[in-house]
Amino acid sequence: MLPAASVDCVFADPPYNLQLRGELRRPDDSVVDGVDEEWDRFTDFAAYDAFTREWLGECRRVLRKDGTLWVIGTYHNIFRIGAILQELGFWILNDVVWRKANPMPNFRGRRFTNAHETLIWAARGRESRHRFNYQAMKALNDDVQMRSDWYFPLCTGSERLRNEHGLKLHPTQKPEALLHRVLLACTQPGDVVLDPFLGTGTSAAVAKRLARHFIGIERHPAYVEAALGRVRRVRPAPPEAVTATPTRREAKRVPFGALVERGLLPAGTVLTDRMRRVQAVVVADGTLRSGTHHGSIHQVGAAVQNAPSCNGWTFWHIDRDGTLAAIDTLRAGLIAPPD
Amino acid sequence: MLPAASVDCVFADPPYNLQLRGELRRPDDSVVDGVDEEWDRFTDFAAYDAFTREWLGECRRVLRKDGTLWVIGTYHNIFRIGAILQELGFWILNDVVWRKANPMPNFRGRRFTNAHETLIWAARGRESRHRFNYQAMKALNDDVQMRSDWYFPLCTGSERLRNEHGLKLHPTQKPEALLHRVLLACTQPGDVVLDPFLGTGTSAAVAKRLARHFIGIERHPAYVEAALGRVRRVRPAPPEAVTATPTRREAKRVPFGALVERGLLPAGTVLTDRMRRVQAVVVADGTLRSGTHHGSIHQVGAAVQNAPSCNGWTFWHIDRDGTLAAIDTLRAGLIAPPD
DNA sequence: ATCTGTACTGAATCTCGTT
DNA sequence: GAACGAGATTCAGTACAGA
Repeated sequence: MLPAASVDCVFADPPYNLQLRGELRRPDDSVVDGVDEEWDRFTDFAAYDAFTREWLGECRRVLRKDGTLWVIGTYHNIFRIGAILQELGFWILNDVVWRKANPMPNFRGRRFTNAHETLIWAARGRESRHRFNYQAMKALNDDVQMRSDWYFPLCTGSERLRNEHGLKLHPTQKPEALLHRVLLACTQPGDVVLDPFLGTGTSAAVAKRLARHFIGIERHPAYVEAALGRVRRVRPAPPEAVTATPTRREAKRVPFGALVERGLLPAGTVLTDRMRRVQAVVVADGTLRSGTHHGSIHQVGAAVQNAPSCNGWTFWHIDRDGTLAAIDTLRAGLIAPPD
Repeated sequence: MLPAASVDCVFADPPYNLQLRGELRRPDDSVVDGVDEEWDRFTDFAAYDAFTREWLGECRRVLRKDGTLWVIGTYHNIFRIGAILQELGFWILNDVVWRKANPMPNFRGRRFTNAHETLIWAARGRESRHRFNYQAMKALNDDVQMRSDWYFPLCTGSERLRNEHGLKLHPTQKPEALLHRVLLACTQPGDVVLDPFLGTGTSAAVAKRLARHFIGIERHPAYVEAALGRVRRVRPAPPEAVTATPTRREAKRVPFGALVERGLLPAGTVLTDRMRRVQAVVVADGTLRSGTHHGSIHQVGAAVQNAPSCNGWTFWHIDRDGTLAAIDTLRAGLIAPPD
């Protein structure tokens, strides 16, 4: 039994409770190889709910206070999972849609092509202060905020694990790209990732590559064997490659006074806002003066705007040859003081 | 009280139970005008669930045996709704994702941009034989199966209803394009559509335009008044423009159907050629009718000229204040969905 | 008329470490 | 605990004013 509060992140891909009836054939009369495993058979919703409540409750127990959990599912099971999550005290942060580049078409023409799956991302509780590598996600997305709709192909080709007969080893193997984004978003190197439905080990393989620790639970021996071999073959990326772009809050701080001390903004320099509507003078001790206002760059910025708060680093600008630059940009060249 | 089994389709946009606390400011310090209406306040999940069970149960009672129901929501409420739907005996057909072209960003950088909402489409029961206008949906999507992920802009600009002060009349008015696709997918002219949370009447306006009957329920007098006026201003499209049939169409970045959905070329619009020799009527699924000809803009263009082929985008024109413009020019304003 | 820059807005569960 | 204060944080689209 895992100790309580020992895991930073859970990724779970539980049985979907598909409730399929009979075989499905394509228009050319070939048979679709659907999910028909013993592990996806539940007698009714009550049985599925009880099963869900049990494993989700246990995940919550082993999660650290600020840890987060991901679950992936489809309309067959995701609504039950989401509702139970909320009842157990999890705090939903996002639902994320995995849009499939190449979904299976709807052969009968009776519904829309089922072209996505849903992931729920939740913190252990409402008071959790979860990790979110905002800048890393933004960087992954061409420098605009990462949205809740993701686009990935299915796991096919050489990534798909197959047995000696060339048949797929697991009916619902997830693409590594999906796990890469999940783990990069909410963990850091050295974190412990738990997957309670390991299957063929996609989460473990990606965790190892990203230098995260992992714990996998799987009861099917053939899947365990495949996952172990797969993880063994993974080479971790070098340390400098697995750390997400730090959030600004994590970056070492450069005090405004340092810019004054080092002569980048000599005392007496005049700063202005982006619209050149107000001005302030840099004082030798790293404060600003603007009219009767006097204080930190943030305080004076807030005061001149009559606003409750202000980030002085982005509000105040310096005029260089007629063009304005936020003083924030001056920090880039400075080395932060040790701790 | 509505009689049992009297409604063909329900569209419901219930309160989301957002649970907001405190005000949220943008980086420029402006305040976000969030949803803080009385109707979105519930004491807890139990209260919300009881409310949900009641209205959903009533919807099931008034639905015909083969009728279907749509509900829209976000992660705040959609999991509870989906679970209760299943418990009441509804049979989920699809979950559909509305990807927003222009969602509000996440201002604090603590989560992914909440860029979508979820719709659940369900039949009254597992044994229902629901209506799905497969060919119409395919035609609307450039002759490939319509997927479960839809891309639409928010309801803004002139479509958004405003009061005398220019303020939005309703905090969550849905775009008509969304309802156009919903109603075209699962109803036929003359069907009865029920909206138990009518708001400012988007569903009713679209239903009237598509020659469907509608019943709206709304308790807020100001919303009722706005909805009544709005519906009164709607002109129904002509009969031949609201039924759907199959077409074949060459792939284009922006499907012709998108122009119809977004209201740039409403169903019933009359197109003509450059010399005003022939006319054609726009059908709601993005096809054209001209005399006995019916098909894609290209097919009908070719047929009326007795030519082997035709580029409908440049052949067909719209009369705007006496001057003709090729429909191709209307595409410029539309941004194709990414991927 | 056409272009450009500015302002405004949208179903949002939106900070965190130190005192 | 609460209070304080530094400082982190936005994208797409529409509307409108001014050139």
